[in-house]
Amino acid sequence: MIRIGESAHQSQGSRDTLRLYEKHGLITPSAYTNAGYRLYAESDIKRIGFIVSAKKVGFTLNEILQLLQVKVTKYIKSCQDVKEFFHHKIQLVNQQLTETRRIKELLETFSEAGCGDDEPATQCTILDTLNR
Amino acid sequence: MIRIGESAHQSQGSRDTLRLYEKHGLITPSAYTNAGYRLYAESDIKRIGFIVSAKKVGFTLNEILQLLQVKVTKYIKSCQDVKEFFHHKIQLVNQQLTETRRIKELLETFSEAGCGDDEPATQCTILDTLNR
DNA sequence: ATCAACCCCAGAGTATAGTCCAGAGTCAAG
DNA sequence: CTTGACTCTGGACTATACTCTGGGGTTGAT
Repeated sequence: MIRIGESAHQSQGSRDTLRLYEKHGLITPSAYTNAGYRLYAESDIKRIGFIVSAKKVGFTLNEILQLLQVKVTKYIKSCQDVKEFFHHKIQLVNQQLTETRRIKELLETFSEAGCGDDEPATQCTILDTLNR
Repeated sequence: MIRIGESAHQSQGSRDTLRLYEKHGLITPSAYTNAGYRLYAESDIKRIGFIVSAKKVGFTLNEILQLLQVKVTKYIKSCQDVKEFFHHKIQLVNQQLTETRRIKELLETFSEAGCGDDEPATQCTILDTLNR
């Protein structure tokens, strides 16, 4: 069980961020000391890791909360519904993948176009690629 | 040449968003009517498309501005520098790709775990996957 | 010429996700 | 038992990216 400082360090975030996630219901430390210090277990760290990853992919904190606590709403009633919910999210991630690959290709095109290596950058017309 | 409404419609955004991007120097309509109406050409639409895509991938408006107008700074002087600048961005996008694939796999794991299709969703323990 | 649909700008308001701060308490090594 | 590093809370502050409002001008088909 580690305290918030070490936990924040491991997840490359800040103490404040962890406390914010807790306030939003995304995480709950496995334990607290008598004095109220947060104590994080391995599973907490994994959960935080998931949150950090999901954020990088563009999910908002609310969406991540949805993912972490699939809420039983009038739209989600059975396990089949849950599977569909995740299926929908996976589709979003797939679109994201496509988009990311597209941008990557564009950037590579830009990077490979342009002028000779030693010419001053003011001569670079790389971005014209977009308009051609 | 189309006006802002149609342009916003094509790029799946709002008029306000396009005007905001213009204020931030990301786009400049190819022309204006005498009355000051913005007129967008094909190349403008492509540029907006790039911005929208780059945003989806997680670039901020400022980063996108950097991409669109590779500024000649004390760090970027030659075309070689420009290539390196883009190379750096491509690395970021590659990390993004890795992260996105990871999340996709996680979501697929969640989606495939869980209970029988017709059981009530309250029985679903999909998210426990993360902690096992 | 009229009128619905469109556009202008400036400024205010909103949502999201932090980040910082102050004053106070806790902990463990020496 | 002191000291320095760490933690607590609540509230204020910031950055980013919209989004809305209002009062007014423009367009183009009829």
